[in-house]
Amino acid sequence: MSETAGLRGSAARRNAILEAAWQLIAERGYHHVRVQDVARICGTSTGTIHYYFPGKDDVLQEALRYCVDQAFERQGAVLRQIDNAHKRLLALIELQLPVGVQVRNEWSIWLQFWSETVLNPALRPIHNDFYTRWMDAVTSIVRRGQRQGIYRDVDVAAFARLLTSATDGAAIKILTGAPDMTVDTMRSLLVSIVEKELTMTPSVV
Amino acid sequence: MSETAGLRGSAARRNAILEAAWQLIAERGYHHVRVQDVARICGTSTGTIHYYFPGKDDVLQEALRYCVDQAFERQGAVLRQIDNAHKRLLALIELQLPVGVQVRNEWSIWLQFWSETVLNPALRPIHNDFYTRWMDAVTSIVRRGQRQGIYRDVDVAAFARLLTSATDGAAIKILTGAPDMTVDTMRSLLVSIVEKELTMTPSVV
DNA sequence: AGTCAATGATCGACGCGTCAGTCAGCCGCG
DNA sequence: CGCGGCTGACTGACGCGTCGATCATTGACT
Repeated sequence: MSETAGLRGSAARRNAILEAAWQLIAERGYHHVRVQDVARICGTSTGTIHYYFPGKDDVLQEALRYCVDQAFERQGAVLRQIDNAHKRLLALIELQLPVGVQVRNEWSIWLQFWSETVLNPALRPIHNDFYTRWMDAVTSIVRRGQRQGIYRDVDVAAFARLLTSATDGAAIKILTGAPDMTVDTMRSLLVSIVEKELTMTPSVV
Repeated sequence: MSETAGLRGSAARRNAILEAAWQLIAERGYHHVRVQDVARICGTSTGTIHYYFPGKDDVLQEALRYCVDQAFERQGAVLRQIDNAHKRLLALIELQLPVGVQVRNEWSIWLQFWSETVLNPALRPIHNDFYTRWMDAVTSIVRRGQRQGIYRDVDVAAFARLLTSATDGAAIKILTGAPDMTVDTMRSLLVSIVEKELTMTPSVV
């Protein structure tokens, strides 16, 4: 018996397909990915792709999930080891800066997922699932900071909305190559939001 | 002689094509728009579309420009009539809230344009052109407010980065149907940024 | 151990729908 | 008649999904 029910073939090959798929989506864009391309990268055939997934859209949708789950898990593993809430929040910000191919590709996926979700409301539940996980991560860190007595007693949800909105907005500017936004600028933008809103002594300049 | 050189056919029909094209892009997404669809809405044929534009991509790219130019012009017309810088900035925020089909569709275009720009660096100049116009609009209003003595002497560029990032981020949440962001929430988020950063007396709660 | 199905996994060529772009000709007006 | 504007049937490419064939592995039975 296979451990997970209803999945044909080997889990290793299945993951290889998803891995190849999301990388391709990130680099070329959802609509420019060919089943043939995924197959070529995996060193397999188009027939095999369809053996594991009913259709192209299924491959790509599962690839999205795969990518997001991976990213969350990676972040979680790092953040759990940091006890101080403020340091943990700064670490979260750091992990989300689009530096390196991996994180940039993940942001590329996000941008595309937004567009697709706007046009196809059927994707909203999936999107909201991911999004809620992110919001929860932020709010739980802030509450921890409040319990630790290092953060002010602000409206946690409102703060999370601000921080996540600014994060998305800043990431867009970097990814699209806006001239006035760099990774350093993004970091200081987000850190200063944290300081202004949460820190006990509003940074005296 | 036609007023603008090198353009075949009537300007009216040309605009009708662009108008139909950008609406379709906003509603269905760039990659789901068929030349046939644009033609049908204009009450014309696919041949005519290709009579006015060399290829599909040219139609869609020009449609994007058309949409953005229109939006800027509409905003400018309203904003120029408001003398007080603070009221003008609030009006700009109001005009950018995704209420109504028109503005929602314009945001839909933006989201798609971001994705496409990330994947295809050739679009960056066009994107940056639009983006710079928006940044300039914000910075000039803030400087006006500083001259009028109603805004503090903050780093104008940094403020513009913050406000525009938050605007983009909030709009994404609304368009994608995130549960915790409504038009009202977005307005208060942006207005409170303006108050906290620019207003002389940091709102005493 | 050796034989032999049976089942699972993989391959790759082909069918068929879709769609951008073309082209030969039509229409109406000056 | 001549020309600018327009038509829409047609073509050719492209890419998804299918399907019969092939290879590998397993496990039952002798």
